[in-house]
Amino acid sequence: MKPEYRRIFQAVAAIPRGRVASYGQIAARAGLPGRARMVGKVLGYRSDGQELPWFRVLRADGRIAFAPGSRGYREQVERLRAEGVDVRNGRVPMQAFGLDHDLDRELWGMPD
DNA sequence: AGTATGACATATA
DNA sequence: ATATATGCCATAC
Repeated sequence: MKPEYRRIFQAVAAIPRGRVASYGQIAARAGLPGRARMVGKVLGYRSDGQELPWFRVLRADGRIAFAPGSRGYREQVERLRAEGVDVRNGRVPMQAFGLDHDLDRELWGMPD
């Protein structure tokens, strides 16, 4: 297993429950700036056994990366909604569920 | 070795 | 909102 892949898995696993991140953010966090595509690749390599919150990874604009109606798409929507993430028309408001917002919330000390 | 294809991103138009 | 244009790079042919 390549070390980059491990870091990617680690970065994905670090996404808190009920929140989401973009492929680019994960890549950057894994020390691979500009290599967002690789993140998608690696997520595809995941073996079904391991527990990985792959569904918390979206495109930069908040849209689900899978084709609408596809199996992966439906599962992702389902799983996200199951933990309180608002998914409308295949899209999630990153402004509300993204990672940077957490820091803001910490600093401003205000609830959702 | 060369081309094509992605669970992508950013910049323009 | 749609549409190109680049950059990116692991895999598959």
